[in-house]
Amino acid sequence: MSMVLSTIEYTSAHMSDRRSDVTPDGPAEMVRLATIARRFYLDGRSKVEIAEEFGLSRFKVARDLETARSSGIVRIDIRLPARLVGEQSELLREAFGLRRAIVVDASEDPLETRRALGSVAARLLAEIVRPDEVLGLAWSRGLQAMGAEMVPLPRCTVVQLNGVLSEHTEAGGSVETVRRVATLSGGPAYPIYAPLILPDAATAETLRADPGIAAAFAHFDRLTTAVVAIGGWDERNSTVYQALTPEARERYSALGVRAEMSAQLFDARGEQIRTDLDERIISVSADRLREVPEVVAVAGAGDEAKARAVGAVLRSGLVSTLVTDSDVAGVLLSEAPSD
Amino acid sequence: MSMVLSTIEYTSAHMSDRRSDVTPDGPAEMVRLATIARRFYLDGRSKVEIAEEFGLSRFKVARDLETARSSGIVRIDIRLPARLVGEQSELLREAFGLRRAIVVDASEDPLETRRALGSVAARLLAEIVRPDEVLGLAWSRGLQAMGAEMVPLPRCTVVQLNGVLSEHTEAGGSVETVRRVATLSGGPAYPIYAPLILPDAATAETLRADPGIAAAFAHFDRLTTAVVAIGGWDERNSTVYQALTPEARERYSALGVRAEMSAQLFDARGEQIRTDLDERIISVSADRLREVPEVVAVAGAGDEAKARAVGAVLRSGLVSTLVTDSDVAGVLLSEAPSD
DNA sequence: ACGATGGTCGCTCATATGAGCGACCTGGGT
DNA sequence: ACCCAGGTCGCTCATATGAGCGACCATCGT
Repeated sequence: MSMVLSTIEYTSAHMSDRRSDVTPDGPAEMVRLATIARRFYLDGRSKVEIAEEFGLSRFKVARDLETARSSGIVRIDIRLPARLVGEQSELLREAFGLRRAIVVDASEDPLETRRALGSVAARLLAEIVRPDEVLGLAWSRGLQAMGAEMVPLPRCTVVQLNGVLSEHTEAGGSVETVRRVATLSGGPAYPIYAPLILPDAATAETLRADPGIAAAFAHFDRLTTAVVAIGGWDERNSTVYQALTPEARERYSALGVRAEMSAQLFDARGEQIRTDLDERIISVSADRLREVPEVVAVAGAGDEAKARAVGAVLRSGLVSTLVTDSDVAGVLLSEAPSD
Repeated sequence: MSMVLSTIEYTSAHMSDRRSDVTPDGPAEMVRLATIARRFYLDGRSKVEIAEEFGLSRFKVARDLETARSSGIVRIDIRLPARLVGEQSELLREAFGLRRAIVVDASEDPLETRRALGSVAARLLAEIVRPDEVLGLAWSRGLQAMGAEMVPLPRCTVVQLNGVLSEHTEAGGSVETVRRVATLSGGPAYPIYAPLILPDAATAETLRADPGIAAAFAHFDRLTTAVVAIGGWDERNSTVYQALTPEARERYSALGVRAEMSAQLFDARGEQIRTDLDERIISVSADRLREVPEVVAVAGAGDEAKARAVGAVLRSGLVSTLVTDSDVAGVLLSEAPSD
């Protein structure tokens, strides 16, 4: 694992509740406390053993260790590889009732943040995917980064979850990602060669009958893990929004859309907003996703609107695992500690 | 206490004995371990509670914490105020069978080191001296520094342990130190206005009869705490050596002298070397000191010869508490882990 | 397909530990 | 000299924890 360097991110400063900073009186006492603390925390001796060694009662040893903790002689840090932020992860997990939340330290550079998200998401997949699973991949710039950072995976079936947005195909869209992941896993790939959004429902219907596309769709009800992206609802935070006509944008906005996931729309409370758009897309449906045991959302590298979009989709209950960055996490945690 | 800033000096890196660096596989696992570790080490929950919260067995929690420790997610440092070196203190204490050892970080500048030693020794006295004790003070540049750094002390009797060396009185010799400490403690002072070394035994004998000097000597058998210095046996490391004639130096050197304490001489094994010098000095005797419950030696800010001198005196068993610097400690610990 | 092998799991039982308590010092204030 | 307040100590007893073990499970070579 290449996530090497570490940072302190949380310190024992609390827990000074019960016995607030007792400072030992002099150097001899400090050295004595340090010695006992070393025996206990570093050498792994029991308090009873230490008590015998120093001719103290075990209670005294316990109190000494307590004093050493609260006076700062003993310092306990919970660190994580530099890019991971443990505390926000936990708070986020609890606040939104997620199975897992993984927060990556946001970089100044959004591209760098997106790369970090992709890298962590890739390793997460390697960690949670079991052999012979059916893995579904949606598309976003973030998931594209995940494809680039992909690491070897257990053998599994890889299915594309939705069509592509033409203006982004050059950079290597979801089709390439699906192929790449399948290659790294050694399993079959089911890409979807079709646009995400079509002019009308009929065309979409027709395309779904295409043998290749149907083959992908056929796997949707056997998905065990799905990786999806969350888009906002404005020019900057959503590739779907960008792809719509001004008229369509306006029409959907009027319904209170805040977030988009695989071209399906959600309001601030996480309720899905059904529109004609739903008929015009080539994508796994949100309802279908709801049946997938593990839905990983990768979303970050955006502004506050993006963060609120993430919150909206989380409230839908569709997502079991979130991978995001510390900026988004900060907004989510400050806004509404809901749920 | 003004010893504020802290440094890391020892880390949990060991204890990787039983379960050598197990690295958790992926980001999700790392975040999970960090969460559990935070609950346990920082929030003070029991393993049983944590097991219930996360739906694990308490054994699993214990193993997780073990993994978090050995993988470096949990880091425990034993720190001490920057100037104190805990590990050497402990090793020194054990190696020489001392009641206490306090090692001060050596500075580049010997004067600064001496000041630090003095400061720590002063605080040590404040810590260990009980009201109404009889406190004896010898003389050295180190103890002079202690006088300068002296902090308020419980009320006690302060007795000078030996005469002064004329060439050093200008700087404020032991007489001033005794007076200063007595003032800070609010107790009586018994200074000795006499030279440490006299030309012959008769003169020394006569001086001991002087009422002021006799008053000080009268307290020697009631001493409860004595603070002494340790000198080497060469031009650089001993003010006593400096005070002797070349002939005397040569004569004593031939007997294997390695260390000097209050003008009493010791060989490398810590055996006292009796000479005519013993009769020519105005000082508490080493034998008398042996009866004192607490003998604190303050010695440092010197070279390897000085360190060996300290080792010699420690081997005599006269000293119960040592205050020294990390350079001296390093030499002592590398040379002979004796005793 | 099969057995060997290394790893993980949760159990039992002996031990270590924490919470709370009364006994005992200790340092002022009257 | 006395007493009170605050602090420290080590006790009891209920609980948490560790060591060691067999059951189970996955992975691999044949």
